[in-house]
This record gives sequence, structure tokens and C-alpha cells, in this order.
Amino acid sequence: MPRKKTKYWLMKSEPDTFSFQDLLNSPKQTTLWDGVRNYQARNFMRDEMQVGDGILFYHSNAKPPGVAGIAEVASEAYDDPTQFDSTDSHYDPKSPVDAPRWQLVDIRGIEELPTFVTLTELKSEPALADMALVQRGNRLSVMPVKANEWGRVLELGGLKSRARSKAARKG
DNA sequence: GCCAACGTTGGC
DNA sequence: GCCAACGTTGGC
Repeated sequence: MPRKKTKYWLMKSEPDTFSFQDLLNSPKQTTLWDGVRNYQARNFMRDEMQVGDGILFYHSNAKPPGVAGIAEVASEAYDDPTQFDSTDSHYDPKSPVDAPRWQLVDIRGIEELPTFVTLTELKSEPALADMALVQRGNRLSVMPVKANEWGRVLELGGLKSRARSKAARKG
């Protein structure tokens, strides 16, 4: 039973490292969103996300960059295991074991956008002018998306904003 | 608590 | 590969 209204998010990934297809190919189309080492991004995951929230999966450092698909939050927040793994590139020796610094959520891939929505397109769309992603200098890898922005991006991507996730989840 | 130096992000 | 923008670190 949801305690709050569904929220929407945008999460960045470099497709060379982990693409939307990689997410769909993961067991249960689910993965843990590890490696976030920015406090603001962590706070969104730890404090504000809830299971079922919508996620725009964004390809950064890509040619071209843009939104590749939609996903959803698939777990409550929990400690990022990679912070304690000295062999992992995201190892954080300063994170206290008794008070871990970094938390994450699981995300589940839902559906690839029929049409990839490029950053250029997002920037040229008047309805998306206030989107956090297109603000100057924004480097956050996890950021909130407004409901109307979510709907518009899905339209641009060729998904009707109704009837999407349930049909996709069935398969 | 300031702020310069440094490292990272990510578009171009 | 360049570099602007930003976050973090550490000296003082």
C-alpha cells in the first residue's frame, strides 16, 4: 500500500558501462543502483524514493545522450555494498561500517522507448524548459522529474502515457 | 570557516 | 580531447 503519491526520477548511466539494454537483460530486469557517491543523489534514493516510482533511464556520455527507456524503483533504500569492497572502484574507505555513508535502491527495467529521446530534443522542447536535467551545469546522476515532464518525455519517446507499465510487466 | 587546489562529470 | 561547472578536500 503506497504511502505517498508516485514520484518520478531521472537516473543517468553511461551505456558503455551499463546501458538500458543491460538492465533489461539483467535477472528479473533488476539491478542495484550502486556506485552513487554524491550526497544529493544519495538523499533522493535514501529519503524520497519509494517502490513503484517511475524512472527515466538516461544515457550519459553517449552518442547521442538521451533517454533510452523507463524503469521503476524496485526496493527500499539499503546500504550500497560496494562502499566496503576494497576491490571495487567505488570503494569508500572513509565510510564507517557501523554508519554506512552510501545507500541505494534496486531498479527494474520496464520498457525501452520506441523512439530514443535525445538531449537535444529535450532541450528544444518548451514544456521541458524547467527540467532539472537541462539546467546549466547540472551534473547530478539522480534527480527528480515532474509528472508533466514525465508524460511529455514518454510522448516524445513514442509511448502513450497510459497502459504502459502493466502491459510491459506482464511479459 | 574560508578558499584554492584538485578530481569528476558530461556535453561538445 | 577539451573544458566549463561543480563537489570535495585539506591547509590555514
